[in-house]
Amino acid sequence: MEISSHQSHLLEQLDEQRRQDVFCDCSILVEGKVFKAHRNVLFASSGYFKMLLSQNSKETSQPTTATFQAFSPDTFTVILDFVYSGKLSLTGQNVIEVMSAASFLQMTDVIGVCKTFIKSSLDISEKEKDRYFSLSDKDVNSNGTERSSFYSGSWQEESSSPHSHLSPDQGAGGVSGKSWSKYSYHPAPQRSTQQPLAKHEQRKDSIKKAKHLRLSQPSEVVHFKSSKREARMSDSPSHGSLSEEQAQIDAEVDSGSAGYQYGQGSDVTSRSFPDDLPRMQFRCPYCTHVVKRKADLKRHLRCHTGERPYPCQACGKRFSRLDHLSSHFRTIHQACKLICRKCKRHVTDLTGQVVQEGTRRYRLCNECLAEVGIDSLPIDLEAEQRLMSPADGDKDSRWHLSEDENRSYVEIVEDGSADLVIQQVDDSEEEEEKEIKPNIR
DNA sequence: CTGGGGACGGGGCCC
DNA sequence: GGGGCCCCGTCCCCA
Repeated sequence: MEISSHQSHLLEQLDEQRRQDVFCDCSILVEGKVFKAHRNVLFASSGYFKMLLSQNSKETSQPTTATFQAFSPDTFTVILDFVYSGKLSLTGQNVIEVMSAASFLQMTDVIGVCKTFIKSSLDISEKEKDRYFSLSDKDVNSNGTERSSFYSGSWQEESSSPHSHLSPDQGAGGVSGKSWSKYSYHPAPQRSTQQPLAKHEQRKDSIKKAKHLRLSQPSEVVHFKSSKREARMSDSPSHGSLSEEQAQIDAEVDSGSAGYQYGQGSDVTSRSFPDDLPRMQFRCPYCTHVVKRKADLKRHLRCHTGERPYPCQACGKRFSRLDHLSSHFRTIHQACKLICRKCKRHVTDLTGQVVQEGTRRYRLCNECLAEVGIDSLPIDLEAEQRLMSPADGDKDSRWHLSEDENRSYVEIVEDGSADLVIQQVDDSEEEEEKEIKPNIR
């Protein structure tokens, strides 16, 4: 005999207890705001809390406190409401931050829903249906990847696992949450400054955050409409053009049915903008950006989703665009610039040499080379090139690694047809930090 | 404080 | 239509 409503009723009771602060044995501090919750529920819902509470399991008599600065209280409210209700209140404005928070908290199902939300918003045929999303009450345990999710809307759950840049970092067990993976999609305050790219990624996140604040507001926002609106207004960038865009968005939101429609974000538009814009344009669903080609929109959307499908085979850094990866590879790893890095003079193969320092390569003129000494020795690119690809002499310097170094690089030098191996990877594979010794010989 | 370097987004063009 | 390449502008870090 099974009573189907038992689970939902139980969850409702727990939610009621949470809201009345009954039996709450865990406090979560998010940017100064305190959330009360039950350890058992958090443990069952979040990989992060599971790890955290496991470590504190011996002190069950003491209430547990966790502090977050990685996301806003509003975002955590969405997360916590989902934990206690199975319903995830996503909007075009909060989806990125919710996804980021879910990534931090290792809530796989929430990440999946956010991804689907974003992808669906790009799908013209689904656009009018994505105003509100909720997981069924049957799927409270968002930490269990083996369980399928059910949506109240017309969505189909993706069977694929979340991409790694959205997947929870395995080391995010600390309360302070400082161990984010290098190329993960994560909020800025969680970055570790020990990582070489952390600072840059952080500022990119700040840029992203600013852009996210400009995400279009669905006309049927379910939660946090006023607060988000205020946040948008208060956090609006001081930059003039952004303010103008914001004003435009606000005007469009306020104009109701005739204004900006979230669901038609990526649609081809020929009428929505009153400006003298040409016909056949593609509008970004998350900002006011308009492009002429669908491919350009696809490219542009990566700056909203944080997707970086192009990893550098030499240093592991990931890029959102292939041409940026190519540029990075040429600049950093191929020493394509015929300029002495020290004295800035123009050098040729006769007047200078390519120097390898770790994974980086650059050129030094012979004079500066003599001053440098043995710390970085020149590379005979010509000999190297002849050695590695005798039939392909018209290429520039090759990426070269000794056999002692990481084997994954070997495939690069084995491929004589190209300097840079373009490998569009599934983000589910985690890149490991590779330390490469300077090429001293 | 300033200039250089690198990353990155946007746009245009070619294939 | 999409991918690749190039150029430009902007931002930020760092010396």
